[in-house]
Amino acid sequence: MTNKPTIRDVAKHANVSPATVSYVLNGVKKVSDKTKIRVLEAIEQLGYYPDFTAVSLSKRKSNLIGIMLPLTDDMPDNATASVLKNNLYYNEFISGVEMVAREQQFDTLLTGVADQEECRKWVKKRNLDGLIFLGIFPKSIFEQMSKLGIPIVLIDTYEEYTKLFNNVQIDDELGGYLAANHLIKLGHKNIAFVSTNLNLSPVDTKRFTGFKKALNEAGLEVNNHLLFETREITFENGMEIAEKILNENKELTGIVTVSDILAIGMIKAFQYHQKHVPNDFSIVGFDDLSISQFTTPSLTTIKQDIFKKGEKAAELLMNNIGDQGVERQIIELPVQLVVRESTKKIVSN
Amino acid sequence: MTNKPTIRDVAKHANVSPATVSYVLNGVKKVSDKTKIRVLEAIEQLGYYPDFTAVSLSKRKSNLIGIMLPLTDDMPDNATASVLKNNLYYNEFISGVEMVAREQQFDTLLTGVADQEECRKWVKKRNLDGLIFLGIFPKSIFEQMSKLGIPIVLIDTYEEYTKLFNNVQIDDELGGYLAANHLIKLGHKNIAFVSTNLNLSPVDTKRFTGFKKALNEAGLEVNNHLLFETREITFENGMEIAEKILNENKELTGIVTVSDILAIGMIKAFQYHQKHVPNDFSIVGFDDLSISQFTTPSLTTIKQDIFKKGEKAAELLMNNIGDQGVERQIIELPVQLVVRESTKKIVSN
DNA sequence: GGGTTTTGGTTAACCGGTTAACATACGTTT
DNA sequence: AAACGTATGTTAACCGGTTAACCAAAACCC
Repeated sequence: MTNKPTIRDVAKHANVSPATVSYVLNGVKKVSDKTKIRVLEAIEQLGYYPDFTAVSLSKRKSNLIGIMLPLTDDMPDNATASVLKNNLYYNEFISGVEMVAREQQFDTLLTGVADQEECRKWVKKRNLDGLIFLGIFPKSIFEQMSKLGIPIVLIDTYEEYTKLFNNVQIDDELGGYLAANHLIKLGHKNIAFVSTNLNLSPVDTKRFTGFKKALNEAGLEVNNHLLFETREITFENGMEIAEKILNENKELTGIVTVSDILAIGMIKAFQYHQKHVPNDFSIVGFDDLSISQFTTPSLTTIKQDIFKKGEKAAELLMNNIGDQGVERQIIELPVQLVVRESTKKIVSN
Repeated sequence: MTNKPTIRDVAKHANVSPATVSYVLNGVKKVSDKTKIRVLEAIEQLGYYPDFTAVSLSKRKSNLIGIMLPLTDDMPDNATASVLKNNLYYNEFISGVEMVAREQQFDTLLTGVADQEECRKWVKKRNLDGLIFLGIFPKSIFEQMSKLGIPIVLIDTYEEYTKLFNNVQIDDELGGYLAANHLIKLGHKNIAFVSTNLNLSPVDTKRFTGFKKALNEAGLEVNNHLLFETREITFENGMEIAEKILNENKELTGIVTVSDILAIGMIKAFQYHQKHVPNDFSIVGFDDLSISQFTTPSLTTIKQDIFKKGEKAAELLMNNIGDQGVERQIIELPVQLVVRESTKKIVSN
């Protein structure tokens, strides 16, 4: 009796067949109240609970969902971990997913995938019930994925293949607009835009569109020399860009970034070179990570609720796992300008 | 052929029995080279790869490891997520685990567990192959866990039940010592110690021991009024403690904390009340999180390699999962004082 | 050349659930 | 009273692997 009891043990104990126990467990209405009670008692007495592995095998349902993180092709295979490590954004998102998933007896698996083949295999190997794609992926991967036959939720994705999947996103264009507009209102005229590669990131492109729109409305030129792209979102890369700005002696006072991480890195580099934020440069971040109100200066930023994004993504996924025919949905979460200390009114000198 | 091929498909294709394929897959030396090649070709041609669910069921091995996070009893069940969200420490650790696990085809599951029953069930349900306990748990849980029959690695644990399990830890006492000693060398005499509840956290107690040792060696009194405990490690709690220090008008110039998170929160609160770090207070953090060199002032802290801690934990676990008879091991990782901007020499006024 | 290993392979039960198909008893309908 | 649903179970195959037990042929031994 030291071993975990099986469904057959329960059946024997309640004097019914294993099938009946299974029916009780799954709420199939084929069992009389009298026997149902007997079975429930047996379950109680033996301390029985089902083995997910066995359930997975026979039901083809693992109660496992996967979160896919992008690996750019030049990253080593194990880059997942380092991406995770550095990017607080992922962290908050995943927490949100976990939260909702756990409530429904689901567990969450993480992976970074280099190519679609690997991804497909992972899904099949583990019998994953649903998938969340977090970040930017090569388009080709989605074609493959659509054949997998499991619900998929995309986060922050704008390509046309979006039409096939659920989507949780924010109004990135508005975000870019709000950030730029804030600086414009403060009197800034030479405003930089700091992002990842615009060719690769539709999200950043949207934000840039909003950025341009604000500038245009204010009658300002979008200066290509004030456009900075970096490969990855890390503190260090933020520093590099700041140094580049100083080295090249760019004429600018305002900076819009696509991430708090970049903004924090930039501020640090500026400080290092005796430049003051916000006196010399006003910087707007993006995301409003939990750290962002505790830096000095605290960050003016475009707030999005990343945690909720994760929750919504999980909810969408769970609904789709439940019943198939559900309509594909797009959820757009609000963004909001949060003014703190990293931006200030420009003083005409 | 749209469906994933099974081992029987491969068998048919190679004109052998499923058993033979299985033997090839598992490197059992019962197959001639000639047939082995045939089987391998069939696998290749069909694009076969095993179903982990089925393997789990028959082998009782899931290639899944679990990371247990502590839930204090007054937290709601879904507090895992919020713990994860707020504590960058966990984040880095988990990244390290993931890294090593993935290399060996393992996936990682996270959970917070309130009581041992829940934990035991989770392990059994998912057929977990190994477990990592990250943080402080009630002692009783370990007695239960030792009966589970799977390898276990404890992180930062000092109780005597440690004798039963593997352990990855740092020299916490040295850490506390180095932090206090650093402040003493800078001329500080009134030094506070900020931690979680010392009754509950052996780790913090060790650090406090080192702290006291440094003070004693320098002929300084350990003042109980300068001892601050908080329930949770969050930025906000750091702020609260700082405010308490200011409100109660404590006479102190140096502060040793058990976490960068607390230190960052404290610095922010001090700044808010027009106090300057390090001019008014010198603060030493603990951990050296990735953010800690980018705050202002950047943090003087006791560096530990959390990521490596995760890696080591996973390695230990993997070794134990491989062959059973391995000796229990304790790994102690180094700590190191990193001097940055949050501490400075005291000026006699 | 007959007996014994060794080599290389197959068969079939098993892991712990699920579920389609079948069986029986009982109440209803006509 | 025959025919037919309906409610309540059971049987047994199945999910996709693993592995103990068995077996035939070849190799080895005197």
